[in-house]
Amino acid sequence: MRNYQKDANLDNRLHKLIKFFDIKKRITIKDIAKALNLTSSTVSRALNDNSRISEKTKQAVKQTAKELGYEPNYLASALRKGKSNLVGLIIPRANSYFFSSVVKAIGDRLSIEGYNIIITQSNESYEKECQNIESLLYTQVDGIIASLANETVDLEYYNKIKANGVPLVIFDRGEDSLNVDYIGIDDYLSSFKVVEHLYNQGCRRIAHIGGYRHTRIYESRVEGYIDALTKFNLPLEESLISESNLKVEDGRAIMEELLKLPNKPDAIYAAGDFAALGALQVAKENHISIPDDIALVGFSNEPFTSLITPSITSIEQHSEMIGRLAAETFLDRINNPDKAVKLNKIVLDTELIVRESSKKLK
Amino acid sequence: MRNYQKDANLDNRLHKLIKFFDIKKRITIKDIAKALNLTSSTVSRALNDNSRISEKTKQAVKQTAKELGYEPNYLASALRKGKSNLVGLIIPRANSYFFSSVVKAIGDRLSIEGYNIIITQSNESYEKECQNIESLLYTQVDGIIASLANETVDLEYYNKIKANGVPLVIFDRGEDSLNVDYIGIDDYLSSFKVVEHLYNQGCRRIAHIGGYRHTRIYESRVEGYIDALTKFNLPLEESLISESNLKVEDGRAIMEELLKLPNKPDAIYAAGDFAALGALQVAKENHISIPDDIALVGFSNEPFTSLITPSITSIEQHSEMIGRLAAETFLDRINNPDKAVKLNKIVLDTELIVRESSKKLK
DNA sequence: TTATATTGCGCAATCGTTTGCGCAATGGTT
DNA sequence: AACCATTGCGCAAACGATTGCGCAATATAA
Repeated sequence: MRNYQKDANLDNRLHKLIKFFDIKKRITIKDIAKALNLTSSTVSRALNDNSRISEKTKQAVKQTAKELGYEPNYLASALRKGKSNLVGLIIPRANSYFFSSVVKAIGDRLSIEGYNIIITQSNESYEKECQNIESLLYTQVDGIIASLANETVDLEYYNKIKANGVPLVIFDRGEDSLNVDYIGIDDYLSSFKVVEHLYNQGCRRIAHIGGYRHTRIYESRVEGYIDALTKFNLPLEESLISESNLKVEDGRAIMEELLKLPNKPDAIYAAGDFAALGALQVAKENHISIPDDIALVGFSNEPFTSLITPSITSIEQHSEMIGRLAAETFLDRINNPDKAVKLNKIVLDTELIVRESSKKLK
Repeated sequence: MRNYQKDANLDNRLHKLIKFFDIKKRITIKDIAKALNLTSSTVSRALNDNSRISEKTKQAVKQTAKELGYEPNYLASALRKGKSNLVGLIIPRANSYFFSSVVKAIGDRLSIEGYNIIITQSNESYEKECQNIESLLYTQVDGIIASLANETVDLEYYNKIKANGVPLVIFDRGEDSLNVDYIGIDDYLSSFKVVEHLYNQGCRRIAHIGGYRHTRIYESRVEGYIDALTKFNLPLEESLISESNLKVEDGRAIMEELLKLPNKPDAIYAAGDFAALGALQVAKENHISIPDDIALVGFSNEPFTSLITPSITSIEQHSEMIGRLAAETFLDRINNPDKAVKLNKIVLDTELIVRESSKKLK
């Protein structure tokens, strides 16, 4: 009796305190259970539409859940079920058109299935990328979708993901050596198409402003370029090929070198639009007409390529589709964990968008 | 004895099974505890550098943690501590320059403090925005940073966030009515500066291609425009003001209307760069010289504004700083939950970037 | 009518960490 | 020597939801 009195007193004071500080008590399934004289098991099953619960009880549970303002705690659920409904995303940076388009597509697709995405940026740093992987694994993500940093060569950390049984999907930048699902484009063929187009426009000395060849996609682009030159019997010269970060400044610097050549190129194919832009700027400054003196083609179909004058011919990578397919590849893995044998290697066709910068023939 | 025998047997078979399927057993603090003949309490404290644990024990714990390949489970920790180290982000869409820049900045800033960010997109839909809020709250995020969808007028859902005691920071698009921390720019003053600049360039009939005025930022821009006109004794005419979504097509359509006017404007100030671009396109098509016939100014300083010809004068919003400040405002709230009284309303200065499209005077 | 399914729900363990409290051993103070 | 403070660690209960198992009560079949 004494004890009861004390408890009631305590309860009373607690309530006053709660009211005073306007603390909103979290409503849990236990509260719903108490209100209906049930157990939390039943409430949980009712909310999850378990077949062993009567329709009547389900209604009652859902009703009072609403009345009490119940809000589920996904963390608790995730801990128990071993499934967080979170997908980790690792990208070099968020503020580029390509990556942000992919992010948008992945987000849109996965939100339909009830997943949220955690976005992390490597800023092209290998170290940061490793930190991101750890952080995502510790957060118990159900999968990771990643595009590798430029720096990343060692892939031990990515094996860690697989070792944890977490599905991994790589897009765009990725190594074949890594035995995982991959979504990308046919860089080799795209390059080939570019050169073919330039050849058809009458160009015979085609320079290539390339990315660093230790990255597979840029290596493939160089190979496509070289093979196409060979096919069309065009000169393949050291001085016409370069490697860089493909920024605007890089394009500018390389273009300046090219213009110093005794035997100037009549076309420039840059493996990135920003480098192409740099080249265009230098051409303009030197009163060299694009495309009449030199034709120009970029890569990625950045929005600005269609807006500037002259508009720049480029390669459309279908970034939104890459994102959607990456998301769906992950979903496929999650929904069929058994058929873990066959890898998905999706290589998308690209589209050559011909614009003013390479239209020599009207 | 019998029992023990049975258990050992079971254990044995389980181990074989594990080995067979190559299942990696999750290492928990319990395993570390068992290995060192400690309890999980001690292990937990040791890993968290609790002062009540001897240095010797800490070393031992950390050592075997590494040896066993221990990986913490943030979900469990979050559940117990009531802190997830996750921050929710709600933006209209990820693939715009402004928002992706903000995302990048927020991500970079918060990752330093050990937070991960969950990104959700409203796609300008009020309904989706509400779903996002719910989803984020259920995921137990420690805070939410949001920019409202165009559609969003009713803010009841945002009050739900505050009711849950979750810090909320709004940036860019937000209502004053909502009593929360806010980071944005001075839209009124920016508009004023634009008109002032155009006036100084000799323009006397200035049209405004505006956004929908039910969104505060666009309303403020209109007000700044009007007040500046008044100050400089310029004509304020219905026909010179419009409302739209500020897309390229909108800019085009409105420009065509403006060109039909008997008394054409000599300057156009668009509240968005894409609308400005549309106007520019139409002007070019009609052989109207920008800036000689009509001066043009946009808003947002999208990357393309500096790349096209003529380059477009615009307003730089410092998106990266907005992101950083939004992140820091959140951190401030989290670290000082007590001083919940004073709201942060940060209004950043913008910068008028004068380019070719509005340079009448050399 | 008896045997067997099915339905409806509760018990209690569990996911992996954290943390208030308690207890013993040691150290330091008068 | 008696007393208190500190140090080092364990006990056990949380956090909130899920789930295998078990036990009645009812429904169905034989």
